[in-house]
Amino acid sequence: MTERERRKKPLIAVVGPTACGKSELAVHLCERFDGEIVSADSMQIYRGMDIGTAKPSEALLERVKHHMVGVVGVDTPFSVAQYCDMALACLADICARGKIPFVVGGTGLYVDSLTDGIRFHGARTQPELRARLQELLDEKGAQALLEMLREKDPEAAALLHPNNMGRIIRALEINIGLSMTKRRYNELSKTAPPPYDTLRLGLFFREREQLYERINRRVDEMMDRGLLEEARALYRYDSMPTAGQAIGYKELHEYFEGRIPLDEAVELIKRRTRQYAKRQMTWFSKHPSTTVIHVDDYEDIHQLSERAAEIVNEFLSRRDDR
RNA sequence: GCCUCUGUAGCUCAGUCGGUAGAGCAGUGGACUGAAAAUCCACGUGUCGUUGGUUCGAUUCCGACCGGAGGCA
Repeated sequence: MTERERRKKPLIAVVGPTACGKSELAVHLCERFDGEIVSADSMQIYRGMDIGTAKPSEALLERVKHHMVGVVGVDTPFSVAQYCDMALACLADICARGKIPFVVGGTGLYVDSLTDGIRFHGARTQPELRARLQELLDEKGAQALLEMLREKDPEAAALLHPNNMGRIIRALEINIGLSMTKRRYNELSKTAPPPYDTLRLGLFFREREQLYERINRRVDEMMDRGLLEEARALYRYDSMPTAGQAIGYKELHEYFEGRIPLDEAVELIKRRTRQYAKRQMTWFSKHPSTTVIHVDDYEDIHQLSERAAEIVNEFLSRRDDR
């Protein structure tokens, strides 16, 4: 434990798949420990996508101060790097006011980048370059792009699957825009030590069916609360670079276009959300230092937050001791 | 009542000129460093509706029966 580490501020991260109850738990904990919430959710970032992204209710937002929720317009492209810049500023601000920051969200890449101190070293997205590569892809096919990468950065090319065009394009962006290999780029991004002393709480389910039932129920509730209207309001945007990927909206847009019936769209939303939850669990379960809490071990949110509070308490007092 | 089509993986369907079968979707597992609610990878045994017959051998051919769709009366 170096002096620098000792002086690190504490940070509590609450992660888990959609609909596992992160938001509510986090509010309970914040009230108990005088904290504020920094959302780590790639879609709750956007304004105008409230019901479909399951943003915290007005009631919850009033109880505890939330950051990084509804701060970007849906027609604006957004990325992890921008997220980290903004979120880091929020964290500093919260700590400066003597409060404890709680990073809460389901976007694993955002949470990890923030807590593990990943630095996105240059090579920001270049729309023109990306468009040019996309054009090349359409014209000459995937093989051509892969060949190109193989020449410039054989190691990266070997690591990427030929079908994963998104990653191939990104590797080329780094290579062309920054003149360095992917490996070098990755190394550079990991040079900074994690900026905070982080406790990670991972919410999981012993019975997956329970989570899936929650998801199905929640989608029905979203429809009851007016998701259709919310999606229709967004339908008029002809370009939603990143926000357009959100589950719940793209499926309803298919319905607006007359491609699928409404009930099918709703089923699709449920299914895609379940699949998404599975990917989240894969991501979150791989992080080494996660304290796992099984949601279905507890009767209700109060018991759950009691247990979580114990863990947080222990974490904080252990820091005070040293 | 008669005729035609149809019954194959959880779903939609291929297929086997007779040697026990395979796609998509779903599901499960995994990857992930400036699009991440995205993107990508791996994994396919199921009384081939039931029951007789022909055959060395039937899911495949023939018959009957049962279920489904359509047509004619």
